[in-house]
Amino acid sequence: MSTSESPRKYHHGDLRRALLEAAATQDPESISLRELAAGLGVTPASVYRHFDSKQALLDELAEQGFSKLRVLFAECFSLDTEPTGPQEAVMRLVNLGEAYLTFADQDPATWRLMFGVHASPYRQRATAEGQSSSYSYLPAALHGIHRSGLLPCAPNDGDILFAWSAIHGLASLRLGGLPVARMPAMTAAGLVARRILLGLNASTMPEQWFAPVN
Amino acid sequence: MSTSESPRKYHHGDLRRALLEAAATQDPESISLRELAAGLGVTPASVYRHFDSKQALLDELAEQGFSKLRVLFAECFSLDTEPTGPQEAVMRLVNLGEAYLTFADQDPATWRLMFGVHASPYRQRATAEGQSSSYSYLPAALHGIHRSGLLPCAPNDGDILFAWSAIHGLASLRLGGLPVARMPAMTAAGLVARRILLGLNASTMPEQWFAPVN
DNA sequence: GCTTTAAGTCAACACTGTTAACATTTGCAC
DNA sequence: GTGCAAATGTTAACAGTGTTGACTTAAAGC
Repeated sequence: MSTSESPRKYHHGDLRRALLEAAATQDPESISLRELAAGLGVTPASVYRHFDSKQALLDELAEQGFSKLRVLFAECFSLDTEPTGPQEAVMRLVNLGEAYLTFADQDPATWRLMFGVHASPYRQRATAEGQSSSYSYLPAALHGIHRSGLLPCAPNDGDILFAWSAIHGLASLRLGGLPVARMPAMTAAGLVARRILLGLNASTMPEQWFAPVN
Repeated sequence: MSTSESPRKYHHGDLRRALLEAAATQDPESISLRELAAGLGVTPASVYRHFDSKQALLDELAEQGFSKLRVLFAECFSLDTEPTGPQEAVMRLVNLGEAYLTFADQDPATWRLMFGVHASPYRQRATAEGQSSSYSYLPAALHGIHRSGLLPCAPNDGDILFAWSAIHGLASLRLGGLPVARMPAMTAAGLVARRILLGLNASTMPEQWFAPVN
């Protein structure tokens, strides 16, 4: 059904991708390999022709999550271009936060795989692809805001850690089901972005820079 | 060995507590009930005389975590007393953050039970004991800072959510093993507390209020 | 066409959480 | 003390899990 209606053959054709897709639609941590295989009309052991273990499958799913997040970040702004002005510089940060929150909202299972308990990729994966790339957008946004004249000092490691903590923590609290945290992602992102910048000693910025566009 | 050296009897005596203690020393999510029971020289099925399920045991462990956290918070300051001045009001927030981070550092397994994936208590537990009590320290600290004159406005829900997000996110990132986040808890707490207050439009505050005492 | 290799099956192993039926100990009423 | 009921343990089993080794089938390369 996924690719074609070929009458079940001995070789599935693209089982690896099919496994990843099927796992992504369910809560990947609570699903069993056997269910997964059965759902695809295939034997449990066949999974091990494509993945060393269940954890390896989950790791790859998490890695796909980092890729998707990087794409979402790339849609916010380009790392190569300079912000057109202070407002756009701020908007970059807000959009980044919104993308982060939206991703967590829409795909909480993957988000947990990425940052959750058994998140081996997150812990120390050297994969420049998965991590360091998506990790470079937040510093870039903050430096852009500094260069646009709103921040008195160039953001240091502590500043960036603080900003990331605030956004990451908000996403965590939302996923935990904290009622007060469940406002629209855009509103929440603006709220937290504004306070982050104030926390970095930003000069005065109009309120409406952080409000959702109506 | 834990209580006395009585020659193994049919009734363990205090199996419930023993189970909780034994589970707390290991990583509770990855341990098995059978191992747990075997370690106590007892049968797997006996666990079900004291807990409805494995999840129920973990829930109780998480609940104990909330209790412990509340105690740590209570050691920071009393909810009934007014801060002696702006500096002590700020110190309350810093100490709260440090307690939060230290707890997560020292007992990451319990922290994950409390705020992690399967954290049913965290999601919507009405237990005033476990949650709402420990949840009331952060708002109290912020209101105290406002009343001491440092904050122009009384903190609203968004402000409190922001503050909690920043601290909670920092703890999460540390547990995830993010290298830059692994400074001493006190230092990290001061760093984030200072930026939180600036984010809430606090007036100027001396740097040394947020620095670890040497 | 033959051989090598990739990709699936089958049957089993060692686990897991959980349950029902049974056994033992404790505590309480009389 | 005796007897009964409740609490707390055991035994044996069930259904389900991830994983592995030996075998089988299909595809690919020369």
